[in-house]
Amino acid sequence: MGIKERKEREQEDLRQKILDAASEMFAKDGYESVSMRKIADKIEYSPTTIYLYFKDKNDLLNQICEETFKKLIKDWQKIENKNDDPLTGLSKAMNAYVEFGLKYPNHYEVTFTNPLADYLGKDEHPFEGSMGQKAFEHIVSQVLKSMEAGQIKQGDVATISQLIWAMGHGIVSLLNSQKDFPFVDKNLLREGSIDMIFNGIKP
Amino acid sequence: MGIKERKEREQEDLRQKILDAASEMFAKDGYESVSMRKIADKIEYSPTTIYLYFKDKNDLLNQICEETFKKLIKDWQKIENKNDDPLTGLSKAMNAYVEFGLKYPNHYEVTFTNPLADYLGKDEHPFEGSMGQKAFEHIVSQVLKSMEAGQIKQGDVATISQLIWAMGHGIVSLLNSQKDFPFVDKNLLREGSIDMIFNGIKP
DNA sequence: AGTTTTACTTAACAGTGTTAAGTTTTATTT
DNA sequence: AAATAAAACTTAACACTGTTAAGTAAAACT
Repeated sequence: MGIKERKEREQEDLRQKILDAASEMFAKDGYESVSMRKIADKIEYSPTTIYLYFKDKNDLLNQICEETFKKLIKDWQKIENKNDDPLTGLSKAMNAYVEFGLKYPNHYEVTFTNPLADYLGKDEHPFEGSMGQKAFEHIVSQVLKSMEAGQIKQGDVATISQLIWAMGHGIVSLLNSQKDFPFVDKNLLREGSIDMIFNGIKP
Repeated sequence: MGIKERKEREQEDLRQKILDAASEMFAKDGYESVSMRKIADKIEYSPTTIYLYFKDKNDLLNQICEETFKKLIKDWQKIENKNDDPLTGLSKAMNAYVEFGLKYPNHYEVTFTNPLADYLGKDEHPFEGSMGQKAFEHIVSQVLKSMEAGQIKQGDVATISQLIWAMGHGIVSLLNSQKDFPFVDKNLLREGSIDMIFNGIKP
């Protein structure tokens, strides 16, 4: 019974082909500028075929984001495996986060600065169980370890983690969206933000 | 020759009528969800009339944002007139910024987290001369004063100002866009962010 | 009263996401 | 091998979008 297996393989191939095409186009031109018809053109299928593999355009985007965030988590796991002290690990993770956000600006944008209207009136909770959640939990565990090691001052782990996230997100979001603002050097901001955070929470 | 004056007044009235209707609708439902036809319906004119007063939908939005940001600047001027010491003034300004961003989430979003694709390939510099720029310059001057007063450590004023902005923006942007994330109390985050910044830059 | 200017509208274009219905291809059964 | 059933994919259409060119009605000026 190899036919079923082959069919599943072919389906998965096409699914991935759609994801790859869409991912490339979203990253290049942004979510709004890429239409389902353009994606269909690229993969040489009719537009409706995409709907056999993805619920709608937003679902397609979400699945791309999940894939993209797996990369961030992978980066972070590499860092964790180096077994630095907790605070160094946290610092490196923050660095990687900002670099990640600047490397995939469109994916970052659609995941972390979703148009508000998308969720108005819906009672879904797309964050729960998502890669984004998994990523955030990584920060939480690093903060907890740093606190237990006495490297940062005692306090509410959730609050501190969220503040760290906000700082990183602020840098990424501003640099990515305010293209015409005369920012100082990116690296200066990235390093400065980490300095500011860690000066702010040292014991 | 009062006819010309009356006509100008009528034009300005209609312009404001459009701005008011659009502003209300954008704030309520978000930019993407509000179409030119819906705005036209509301003011009981044909859709094309709007184009006699505004270049396009984005221009309409930008002018609304300018109006909205005037309110922030007003808030900040009130604070400045209280003549606190510079650091207290800066702290209050940050507070007002975050509160402002949470009060006008849709206006904030479209101004500060503009879709990237909008600016790809354009060589406009909409920030220059905008209310947003004026607002940022307020922060810069407060940072400078605080530094001169020895209330924060010496350093690059632009960098520090941008980091402060990034922190504030991070809080606002996350709270506004990640509706499903279990944030700690808003006020805790707002106050925590200010604490973190000022601990991070004290002398 | 006739002409020009201003203010506004109608109709249309080219595009969007999405769905229902139809067709072609593939696999299973007789 | 031919008929049937199922899967994969496409065509055509709906209801919308921002925007523009062309046309009309109202107001102002001569």
